[in-house]
Formats: sequence, C-alpha cells, structure tokens
Amino acid sequence: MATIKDVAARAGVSQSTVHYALNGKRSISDSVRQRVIAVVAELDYSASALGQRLRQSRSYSIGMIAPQLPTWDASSMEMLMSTSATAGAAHHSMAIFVGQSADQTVQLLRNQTVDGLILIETTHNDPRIEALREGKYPFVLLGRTENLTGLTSVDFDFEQAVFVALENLVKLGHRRIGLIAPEPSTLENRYYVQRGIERAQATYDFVATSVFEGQRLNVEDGYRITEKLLTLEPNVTAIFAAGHSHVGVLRSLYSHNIRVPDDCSVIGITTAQVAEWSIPKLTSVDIPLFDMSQIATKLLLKKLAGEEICEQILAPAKLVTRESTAAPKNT
Amino acid sequence: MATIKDVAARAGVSQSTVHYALNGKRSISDSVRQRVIAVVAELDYSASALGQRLRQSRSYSIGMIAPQLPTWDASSMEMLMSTSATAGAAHHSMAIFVGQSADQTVQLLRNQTVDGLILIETTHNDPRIEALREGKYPFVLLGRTENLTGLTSVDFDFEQAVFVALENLVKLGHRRIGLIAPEPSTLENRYYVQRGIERAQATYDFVATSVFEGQRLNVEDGYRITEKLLTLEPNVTAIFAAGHSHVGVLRSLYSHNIRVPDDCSVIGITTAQVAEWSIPKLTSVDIPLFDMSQIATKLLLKKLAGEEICEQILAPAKLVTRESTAAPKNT
DNA sequence: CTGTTAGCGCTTTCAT
DNA sequence: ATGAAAGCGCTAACAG
Repeated sequence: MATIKDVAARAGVSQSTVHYALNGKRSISDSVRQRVIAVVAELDYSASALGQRLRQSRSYSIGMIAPQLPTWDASSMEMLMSTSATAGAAHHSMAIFVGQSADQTVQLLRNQTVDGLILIETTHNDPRIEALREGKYPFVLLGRTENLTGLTSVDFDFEQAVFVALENLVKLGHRRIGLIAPEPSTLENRYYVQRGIERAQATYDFVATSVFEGQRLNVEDGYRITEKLLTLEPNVTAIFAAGHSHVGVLRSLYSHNIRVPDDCSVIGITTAQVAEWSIPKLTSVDIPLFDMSQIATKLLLKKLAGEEICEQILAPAKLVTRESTAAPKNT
Repeated sequence: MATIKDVAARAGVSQSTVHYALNGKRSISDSVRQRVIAVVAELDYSASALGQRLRQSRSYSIGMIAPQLPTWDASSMEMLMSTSATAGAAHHSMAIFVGQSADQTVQLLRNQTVDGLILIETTHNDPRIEALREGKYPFVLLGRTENLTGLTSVDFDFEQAVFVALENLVKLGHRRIGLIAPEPSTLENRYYVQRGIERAQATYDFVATSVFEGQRLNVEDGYRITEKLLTLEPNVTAIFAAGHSHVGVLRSLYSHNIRVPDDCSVIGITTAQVAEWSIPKLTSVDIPLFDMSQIATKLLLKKLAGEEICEQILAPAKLVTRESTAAPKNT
C-alpha cells in the first residue's frame, strides 16, 4: 500500500503538500495539485485511517451497546440501520457490542475503541450508565429508559401512546376492554404505561379487565395472558397489548376462532414494520424508532464535536389505524 | 489519559518492560511486574487501541456490508448479533455499513477502516465481489448468493429446503398444492428453489398450481399472489411460500376466513424466530442464520490470521413442524 | 505557496 | 531480565 510518503517522493513535494493538496486546507498552486492528484491515482493512494486516527486521537467510530439476549426483532434493525447510516454520513463508522458488562462498556471509551456510545434498552439504575457518567464519557440513551438529569436521551412518549390507544378504542365504541401490560412499577417506561392507563380511565368511561404481569412482554406472554383474560372476561370487545404481546394476543384469538377486528379489536404499540407484519395488520401507536435513532446519533455526533449537550427528547405518539380495529359488533 | 510512557516513568522502568509485563511475552521479574501492575492501577492505564492498531497495521475490526434498503427483519438481527459476538470473542469489533457502492466497499479495506468484510444479500455478478476479488482482500459471503470458485461462502441449501418442504406436504396427504416462488432464473438461489420444486415434482405425485413472480418475495407479494392463486385454484389444500411471502399468504387466507391449517396448510422457509412470530406459528424449513453467520465470521477471522481459506459451506435444511400444517380435511 | 519537523501511543528489534 | 530506539502513517504547528 502506498503511503503519503510515497506520494510525496514520487511527486517531488513534501508530505504536507500532499496532505493539503488532498484536503484543501491551505492554498496549493494548481500545477502542484494536478501533479499530486496524478500521482495519487497512479499509486492508488488512499490515506490510512489508522494513521489519521492515532494522530487525531479519535477513533471516528461510535458504539452501540446492546443488552445480553433480548427479543431481537425487526424494530432493532431500524435502530441499527438508522444509526449506521447517520454515523456514516458524518464519516464515522458504527460498531455493535452485545452483552458487555459495565466495565467492558467503559473500557471501549477508555481505550479509544470508540469515541462515544449509544445505549439501548437501559434499565433503572443501570450500572453502565453510572460508570459512564462518572467518567464523563460522551453517550446518549435511546429508547425505553429511565430519565436521569444531566443525561442526553431520546425516548418515546409511552404515557401518551397508551392514552391515545385507549382513547381510540373508546371512540370506536368499545366499553369492555382488556388491558395487557407489565406490572405497575415506578421504574422505566412501565411507569408511564400505567400512567397512560390511569389517565384514560379518568377521562373515559369503560370497563377495564386488566392483567398486569411481567416486565417486558414478549409474544408468549401475550398468548398466555390472553388465554387468562378470555377466562376472566369472555365479553371483551377490544384488547390493548403492550410490548410485543400483540403477536401472542392475535395468536390466542386465532386459536379460539375469534375474528379480528369483527369479534374483537386489538391495538398495540410498536414500530410500523412490525405492525405491517402481523395478521391482520395491527392498528398501533407507531414508535418512530428510525427517526429517534437518527436524532440520538446526531446528538452524539454533536457531543463528539465538542458541543455541550444535555437534552431529553420525547418522540410524540401517533396512532395509525390498520386492520385490527373496528367498532364493536353490537353497538 | 495515562499512556504507557507515563506508566513506565512512574514505575521507573522502560516502556518495553511495561508492555511485556502487561502482555507476558517475555519473562519479567516478579518484583517489577508487581510494581507495574500497581502503577497501572494507580494511573488507571489502559492501552490505547489507536496506537496498537497503527503499530500493527491492523484495525481489529471487521465490516458487515448490507444492501441498500431490503426488507430488514428479525432474521437480519440474527446475523448481526452472531457476527458481533463471534468477532468480539476474538478481540475484533464489528461495524455495519449500509448501501455502500463497490468503490466505497473496497475503500473500507484499502484505507484500513476494517481488516475484512462479510457480504450479505449479494447478487449475481455483484460488482462489489468483483472489485474485492481483484484486490485480493479478505472477505466472506453470507447467505443467499451465487457460487463462484475461489471465494469463501456460507450458504443455505435452498434446493434441499424446498424439496423437504414439499415432501412434507405430500406425506401429510396433500395433492393439490399452491406454489409461490420467484420467477425461474439461473441466478442466485432462485435457481435452487426451482430445482427443489422440479425434484419434488419428479419424485412425488401432486398437482401444483404455481405462481412464479418477482425476484425476492416480500409480504405484500405473498398477499397479492395468494389472492391470485385462490382464483386460479380455490381447492388447494396447502401452500408453499418462498421468502417472506408466507406472512402475506397467511394474511390473505385470514381475510378469506380460510383456517390454517384446518382448511389449508402453509409451509415456508425462514428463520425460527420469524416462524414463531407468525400467526399461527409457521411450519418451516428453518434457516440456521445464527450458526451460519458464526461460521462465516470464524472463516473470515482465520483468513485475517493468515490462513489460506477457500471453502463453500452449505448449511443443511431441517424441517420444523409448528402450527401451520396438518393433513388435508377430506383425505 | 511550500517545506521541515515533531509527535500521536504503541510494539518490537536490537543491544546489553 | 531489562532498556534504548526505531517507526507504523498521518496531521499540524512552525518556519520560510
């Protein structure tokens, strides 16, 4: 591989001239520039990122820290693609790190493997956050997370999402609604889900049959809880499903030959792509994960550029009606 | 940040002593080692990856090249997680690059941003492959891809997968089967899908109603084609769905209130996770994408370690019966 | 407008 | 068992 030295020698100029000819940060005579360009082409020269990085003490890459083994789904891809593209546009690369301990996470910054981090799926009192905060390292939280002052985060307005979802069901005419959500807690977004439910109940008149179980609801949770719900109150005309439980809800209803939305409406909170893959297509308060990730990445890049940033962004909830909701039959 | 120089000065030894004390590649007296370790702890020293990388002319990171804007789904996550974890275990980080041109792809290797690449979703005569091959850069192909000699690739046995899927339907008693697959072609895995169909037809006795359209079938394709199929032959008792079309197939059947598997069986080829998310759970020939990615990554790492490798690996097809298949009603 | 030079932090050869 | 010194490839301050 040709180095800048080779180019300089071949072109009969100094290294700095080659450098500036290629980066245009100081004026270079046209003749010299032409010559340099020619030699660069001839030797197939390309500046080594390794040399640049050491010299500038910047890795020009950001890390995405993913938890151990969550339910990886299509929505995670949105985050990754969005982050990668946004970082790439700013000449940074994005690396993924799975299941790192707090120590390992900090280590990535300390040894300059990455310049900054985006943390996803963080939990309350996450040891990684505390470790990073102490070291004053640049990082941004993305997605479901506790809200701590002094931190930069991009989150989704779950409280509003839940409220909007229930409001929609009520306005369609539903009065007996099944509620599937994580058990109440003051931690993380579960708190906001409960707040949304409470606000809807205070605002509208409907009978809720609630099953609040677990912390992060997956598909099987949805199935199991729906079976339980149908025993508790077989006459629900609509079900609100938090997390990924909606897939299990739909499967349970399918096995009972309860038609959606004819016999029972289902509404959830998820990303557009996941909603489009469900059967039938799920009416949902869509989480704009792609945009959120882009915002988070841009904030991190700004931090890396030296800007002092401390912002908590809350993406708004917007309902998208698809195929899984309708007015109840006997209205 | 403390550097190795600082540690050496504080411990009253040379840089190389610090280095070897920390890396154990030459004998160090116990007393010196203790002292160095103590100073390292005291100064909170950690070797900068930037310095190491330049010195060793290795970026210690591998790149994953993803195409422009495909249907990103949960199965893609399997590849990323698997690759990231495998690379991480070998002290490499993994970066994702989306929608790079052939030039940009080669550039990543030329300027040492990464040491090697894993290419996914490659197409026939992919310009990126040609560019990389010329430069003799280390890379491995993963997933659906053409088979070119001299290259290292990890692929799935689609022909066998299709055969096994159809065989399963026939053995369940199905004789009128709907076939949804990409249009015939000598290119890529589409070729193998057709080969599998032909082999099944030569081996078993069943009436196929085929709709071969498009190149990579997505959810909407599946929906549209199923609607067409039901017009062509309303009496199919089972449907084979290639690619991601099975989701559309199930949705179409749902809208017609055709019960799965009671009125019609559905079988597909996808990853376990995607199959588990469908309604009902899809009987499928599972693509072991997690394992395949791990193998691909290990092969790449071996290449980076200097081994001469040229291997085409084909992951075997294994059918997993879930909820979407059963014997036909009026057998 | 161009050249000289120092040095980023590390690894490794050579010397003792 | 340890130290001195070179140098990976680049950028940028300084000098002209």
